[in-house]
Amino acid sequence: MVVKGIRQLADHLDISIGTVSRALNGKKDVNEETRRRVLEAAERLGYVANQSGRALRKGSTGVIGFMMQTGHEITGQGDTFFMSVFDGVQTVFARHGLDLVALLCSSEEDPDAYLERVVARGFADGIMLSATRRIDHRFALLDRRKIPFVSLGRSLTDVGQPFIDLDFEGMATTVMTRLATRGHRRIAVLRPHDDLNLGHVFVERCREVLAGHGLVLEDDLIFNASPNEAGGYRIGQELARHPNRPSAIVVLNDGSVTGLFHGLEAAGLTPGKDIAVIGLHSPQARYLSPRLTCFDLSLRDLGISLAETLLASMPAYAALYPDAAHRQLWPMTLIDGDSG
Amino acid sequence: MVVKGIRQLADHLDISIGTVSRALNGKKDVNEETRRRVLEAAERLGYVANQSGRALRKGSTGVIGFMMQTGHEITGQGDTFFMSVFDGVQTVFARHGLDLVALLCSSEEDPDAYLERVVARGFADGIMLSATRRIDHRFALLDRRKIPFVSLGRSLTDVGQPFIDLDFEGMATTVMTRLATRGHRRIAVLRPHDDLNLGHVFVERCREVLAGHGLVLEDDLIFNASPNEAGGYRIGQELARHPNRPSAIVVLNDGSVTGLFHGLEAAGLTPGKDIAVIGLHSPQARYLSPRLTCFDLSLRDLGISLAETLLASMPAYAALYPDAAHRQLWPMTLIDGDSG
DNA sequence: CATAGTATCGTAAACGTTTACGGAGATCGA
DNA sequence: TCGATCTCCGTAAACGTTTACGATACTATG
Repeated sequence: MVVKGIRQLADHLDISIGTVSRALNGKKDVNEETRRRVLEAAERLGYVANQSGRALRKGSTGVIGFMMQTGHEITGQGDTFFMSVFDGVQTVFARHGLDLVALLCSSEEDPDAYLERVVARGFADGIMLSATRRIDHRFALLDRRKIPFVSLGRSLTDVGQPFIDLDFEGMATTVMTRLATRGHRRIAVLRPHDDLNLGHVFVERCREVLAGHGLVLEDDLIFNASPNEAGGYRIGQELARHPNRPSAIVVLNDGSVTGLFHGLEAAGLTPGKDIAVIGLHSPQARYLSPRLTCFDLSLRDLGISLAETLLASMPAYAALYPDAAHRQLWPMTLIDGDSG
Repeated sequence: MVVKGIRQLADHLDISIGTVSRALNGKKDVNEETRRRVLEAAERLGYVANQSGRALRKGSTGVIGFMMQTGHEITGQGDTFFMSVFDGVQTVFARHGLDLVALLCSSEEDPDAYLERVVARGFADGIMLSATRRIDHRFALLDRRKIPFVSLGRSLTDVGQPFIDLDFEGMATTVMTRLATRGHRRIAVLRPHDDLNLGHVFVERCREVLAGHGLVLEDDLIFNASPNEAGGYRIGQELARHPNRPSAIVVLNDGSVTGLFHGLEAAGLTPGKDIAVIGLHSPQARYLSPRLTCFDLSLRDLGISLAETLLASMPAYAALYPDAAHRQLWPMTLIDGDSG
């Protein structure tokens, strides 16, 4: 038998619904013996408080939404990227009974409209944004609705909300210094779609660092490609027949580096020998041959920080995370490989 | 300015909340002029009906949950797998105003308990299950709760619910016949974790088909591995030093085939030459060298079918999908490559 | 014994919707 | 002109919780 509402459960126990509710929610004004009875009966009869009723009354849902877009041509990052982040996020949320769900925006729907719709409905108590664009209306939208949110990535259309972003500045400094001091003079960058913010931050810093070595980042060596296998492959081919081929390339997207390897190889070039390749860490990275020189991201820890940062901006939890970083650049450490 | 509830919106327009609600929901008992006014005001003031209130009253949420587990060691499939399926699912759901969300079960929580918790709460009107296990209590659980659901994959603990599963029987027939007639006599299979159902179905049929050719599928040539890069790599190494190495291997998981290639290569074996490799299609498949011989899955179409199948089992939508397949094996077509 | 305090519980309001019901005008047909 | 029908709208109940408030019984204290 399975019980429908708190009313049925209360009738079954011959006590009032108020007491049942208090017993289930761990409130103090309830005899320990009756609490035991209530909990036992709830367990036995499979009662779980209805989400809508509870949310309506409490004004909060206990759900945090992580927005992502379906249609892999757009997102492209390996599932391991997000899955690792989620894993970290959830270890924090579990402590507070919060549930993480992925809000899947169809590739056929406008992301801004989607977010407005789902957020205005009061679906989630907080939002996590990713794939932040250079000009991204979602920030203002969430700000207007006064929904706590954190973004995984920066944007020019910032509204002062908390964020965590990979430290592309630090990465640019490290990688460009390394390549320049190793004698590379023509260095390429492969970055995802131009609307995304991350590529711009990176390239800008690269220019500064290279300038310090008397080098420039040439415009025709900045490649954009879909952040997936196909995109990487295409650039590999393109590099092979490039009029003045670079001696190194830095790849910002983990999803396209294997494609790049294969594209290069198909064109007769050997990564790490004919052209140095440096990328971001992914599960594939250390199984490529040659082993990819890449930046470790510690994604699970990033997820933990992301969750703490969000909670710190939610009134109900802020006190528990007094020293969570508000806006943070996530450091990446270089792992030596054989590719550059 | 942003408006909070239907009450505020109604006051603002000097009409009753009943009329406002009817206007917004497209009911007939409302003057076209006032409907226009209501819609305009709602748009301008950013009003969207509260999810909890609406769900509480209507008894349905308009949300369909797709359950998946975080922690990539377990799932492993490329995000492209699910993202493609989602894309198809959403094109169907969009027609009915249904939203698809991914229910993310932490690797630290028991999947059964998680599902019970979130489903009993009435969070979603319907559920999609994936990564179905041989013995999977989620089926009985959803059945007990009378929640419409469909599974992407079969299970021994079936409860007669609709499902779509890849046609591993058909695949086994095709691939084993092909390999046997090409002279392979020692054929290996790489399948994911033993708890999952799919590997068993496949292997069983393989045995039957091979028997027809006077061959056997030897036990020490059935490999289990995590469905990811690392798992594939490990098996590649293992194959290389196997006492009686097979001349072909069929890989059931798209996430581990690149790892397998690299593992083989690192051990000095060339896929497609020293050992034939046949797998499932993935974005990487056609960029590998040699190009992978693989089975196309048409995942977006699968998603469409999956959605239609679920809707056909929901009373509110069943009439719209009179001839949706109830339990379906999804055909896969072989794409010739250079790997086997 | 009287009173204050405490432990435990029931009652009812409130959260924001949707919708069944009925009522007020307007229109129409005879 | 008068009922009948139709159009449009307001009222109020209901969905399942949580929680403020008050009531009751019991304990402690003098």
